[in-house]
Amino acid sequence: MHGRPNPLPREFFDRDTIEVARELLGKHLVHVVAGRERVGRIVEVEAYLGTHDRASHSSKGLTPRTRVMFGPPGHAYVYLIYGLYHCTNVVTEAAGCGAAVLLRALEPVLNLSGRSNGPGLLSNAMQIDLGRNGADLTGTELFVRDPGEPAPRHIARRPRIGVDGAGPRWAGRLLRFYEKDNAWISRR
DNA sequence: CTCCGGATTCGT
DNA sequence: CGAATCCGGAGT
Repeated sequence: MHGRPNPLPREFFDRDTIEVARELLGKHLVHVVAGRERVGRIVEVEAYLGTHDRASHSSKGLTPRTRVMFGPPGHAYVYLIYGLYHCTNVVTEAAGCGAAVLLRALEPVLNLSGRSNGPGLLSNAMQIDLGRNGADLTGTELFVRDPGEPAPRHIARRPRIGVDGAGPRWAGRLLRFYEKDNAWISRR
């Protein structure tokens, strides 16, 4: 039932963040919990471009929380939001850039617990919490896998969600990407 | 040390 | 539209 892990290599993440964001759509996120794979097909993401992106945590500089964002690509950046939910990101580009892609929604594939349409719900369904912050995505516990299916045909671009505080210039940028007409998107 | 607000979600 | 719930980051 389990294939071999087969994670995407670090080079996949060591590229332009918008490119990585778009190419993550259709890939499978895999988390092995108690020897059992939880798998979801990535259908919605947001790009956070780096220190110059006012909506990105990294725009505040290197702090204990953003340490992972400023590290090498291909690691998980997980943080607690509103004291209630976790958000799961993948770090992109070279160390020092502070760039990442937020995973916003999954189409259930295997063993997800509950809804996965929204960053907090996604993390719950995949059982990802702060214990996974900094996890190496080229390992065998938490990783991204190419399902070997055709990439999504129609990718929609919209402004990111919940970043109005970054000002109109950054909040207006079309850095949210999702598979058009997919039923598991967090919002229209 | 205190204080404020957040890349969310749910119920009213 | 407000509550839930807690920590990071900034200021004293």
